[in-house]
Amino acid sequence: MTNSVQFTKSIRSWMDVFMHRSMRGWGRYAKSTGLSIHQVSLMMQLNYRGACGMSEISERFNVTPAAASQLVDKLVQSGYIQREEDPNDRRAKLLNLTDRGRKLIHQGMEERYRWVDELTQKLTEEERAQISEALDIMTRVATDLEAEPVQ
Amino acid sequence: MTNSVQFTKSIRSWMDVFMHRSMRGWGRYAKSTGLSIHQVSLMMQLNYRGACGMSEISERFNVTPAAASQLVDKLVQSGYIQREEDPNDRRAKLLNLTDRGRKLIHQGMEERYRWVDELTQKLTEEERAQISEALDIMTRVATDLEAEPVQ
DNA sequence: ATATAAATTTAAGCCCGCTTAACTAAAAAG
DNA sequence: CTTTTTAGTTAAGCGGGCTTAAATTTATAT
Repeated sequence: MTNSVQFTKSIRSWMDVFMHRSMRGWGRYAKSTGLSIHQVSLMMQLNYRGACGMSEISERFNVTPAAASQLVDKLVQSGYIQREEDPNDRRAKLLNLTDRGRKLIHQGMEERYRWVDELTQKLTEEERAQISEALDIMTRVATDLEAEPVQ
Repeated sequence: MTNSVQFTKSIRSWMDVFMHRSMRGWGRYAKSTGLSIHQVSLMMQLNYRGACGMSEISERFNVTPAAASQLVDKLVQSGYIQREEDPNDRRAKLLNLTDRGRKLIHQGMEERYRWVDELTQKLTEEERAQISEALDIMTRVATDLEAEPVQ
């Protein structure tokens, strides 16, 4: 029991530091691309989850289909994503990152990784091994959690 | 060397999962409060770093002083933050969270913590202990890193 | 076959946040 | 003590993103 409390404390402290830092970097990055937050988020989601349709966009971002359409339009015009007909339903569209889009978001990720690389350098070999193991466990559990529940 | 590569891989995987999840939650929360992203960010920074002046706001968010003033205005009118004269410089203002504001952002944090609590329940006692230790190391190093460098 | 529903787009208009410009007040510099 | 610089506010106007409303095309239901 007390172990669980300690754990909660540790992870919350880490979240606070990590979030605080990441959010700053992320906001700056979004601004540097000249794209809106939703546009960057959309591209990240395409990268993370793969292709999706228009209606999914409007649900995820909680905007009207019209707004989603306009959002996507600009990314298509900038050559970051590609909008093609869904072969299974010709009313629907399938959105995908282009090479250009993929490159852009990977750059953004690199930027965020940089901070962590600095962190890495401050650790001893033993600490790295220990943390690496710990994070792998968390990633596995988190991924499972993401997959299983309906919501 | 190879150990460092493994570490980098582990932490990046974790970041991806964590960021993806956190960003969603954070965006929803910001929307649910009816406040803009900048407004929520501002309150979080006040909570995290403590009081600050107007000019700091406009620098951090990269907006004009005019914009900062308007941003703050709405939060003051909603009773989330308090704007008082700086006793050391009567031109300047000191911004602080009110109890109401503090409560709001703590609620938001709780919401984000909830996911992690789910995670916690999926872990064994040993795993928790191990992860807890690992995260404490990272938090310490990250905090040091935040403090020392000029930029 | 016809009617209805679903997926998306286009156009018009609104709102909100940002900027520029002009202003007030206090501190620092000369 | 005047001048300049610094901190912040106020007002007017612009632009971007979102919404509603209407149209288009394809799928589904009766």
